[in-house]
Amino acid sequence: MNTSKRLIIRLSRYKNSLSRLKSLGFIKVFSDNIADAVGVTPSQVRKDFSIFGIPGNKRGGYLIDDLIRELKRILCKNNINNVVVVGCGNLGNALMKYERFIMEGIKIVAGFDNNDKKLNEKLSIPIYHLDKLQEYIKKNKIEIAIIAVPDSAALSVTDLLVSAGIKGLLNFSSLRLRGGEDTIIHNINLQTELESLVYFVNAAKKNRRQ
Amino acid sequence: MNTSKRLIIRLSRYKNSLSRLKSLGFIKVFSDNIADAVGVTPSQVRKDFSIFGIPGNKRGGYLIDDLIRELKRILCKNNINNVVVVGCGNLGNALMKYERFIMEGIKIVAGFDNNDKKLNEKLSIPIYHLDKLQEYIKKNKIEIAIIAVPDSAALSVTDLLVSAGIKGLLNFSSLRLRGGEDTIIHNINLQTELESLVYFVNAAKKNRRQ
DNA sequence: TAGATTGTTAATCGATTAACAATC
DNA sequence: TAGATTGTTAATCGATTAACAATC
Repeated sequence: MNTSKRLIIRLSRYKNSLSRLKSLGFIKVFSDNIADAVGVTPSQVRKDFSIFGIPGNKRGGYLIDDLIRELKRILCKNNINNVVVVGCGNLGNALMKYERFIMEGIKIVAGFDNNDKKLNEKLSIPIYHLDKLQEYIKKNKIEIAIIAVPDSAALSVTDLLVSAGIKGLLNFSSLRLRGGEDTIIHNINLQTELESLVYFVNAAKKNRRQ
Repeated sequence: MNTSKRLIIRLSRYKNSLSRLKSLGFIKVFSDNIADAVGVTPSQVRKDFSIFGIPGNKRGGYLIDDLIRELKRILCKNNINNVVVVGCGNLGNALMKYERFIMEGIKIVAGFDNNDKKLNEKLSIPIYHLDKLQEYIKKNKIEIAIIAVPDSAALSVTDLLVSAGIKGLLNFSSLRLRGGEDTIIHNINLQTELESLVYFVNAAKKNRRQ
């Protein structure tokens, strides 16, 4: 099955938009409605659904509850996914408290840091010393981790995580990490994102001037 | 010129990798070196450079200093780009303190929030009340803003920003914002990113079981 | 000169869109 | 039945890669 990252990201967006449409009172929706809500073409919507065998009704569109249920099932939102955060600086801390994760079946169960000051803070989510990282992951069978450490520590932390059994990594350091055979790594580089925005703003400005 | 977002993101990565190679003592590099460092093909590297007319030497590769200078010029890193952050909750706060921005010619000059508690905190970057947002943007000719407000406020804040003259928006709310004619919006949806990672980890697990 | 690398063109690949038959 | 919408196939589009002539 052709499941590119872009496809899965779209599924996630469909789900979110559908929840909004549902709260607006929609019972059924057409590919057209979804397309408008998400900003893609109706063809794309139908194609995406057909890849996963999500059925609609000819002339009747899709039942919104069925759609949401199916999308949640595909995106593994029926069981709770436990996640750890490594690096509890500004960004790591913000991610630990990010409410949207909690809402969506993703539970951040612990943070890890090597700064002793942070270990004793009284938070709803405990922060442990990095020394405890591998033990914790193995004991609690954690599969997913978020990396929010400084670049200088990113590689060694990744090695620790992978050898402890982590299968998926969301990397916020600006080092582009590459996973081995059975490790999936998604990189989010905030600097690069902002940098590309700056480029396009300035490029548009030049255009206007001409 | 065909400047897709992906292309610009690659330029930014080239620049970052080249800085690392330079600190390792490299004077000149070949498209092969860069490709290895960034994780793309050598063809891609040469193609990307040729789109911007960045010259190399047949048989001699590229001079690393020239390359970095050219990339910085293209990415508008010669002048400082002032940026405001709207929404100073956990995430907004972390972004205001993100050192990588500062290092790269991007300067966060102010934060805005509607929570009075935050306004009086003594930080190196001042936080003002949302009431002052439009005035500040106009007075200081700010063109780029980061949105880190709750979803419920995202649309109204965007309207405020655009009508005050903001040209580029980095949006961290989970509402997918779409820009008008002369507003460029890049959306970063942390929930969706983590959700897609969860999908691929679980999909790989199913594969292994079979 | 022989060998290596760029710069560019053509080929390939993958993803999106258009079109339309099936059908409710 | 007429009209509307899905599901799928074929066409299109865009991005990446391979190949190779130019040349240092």
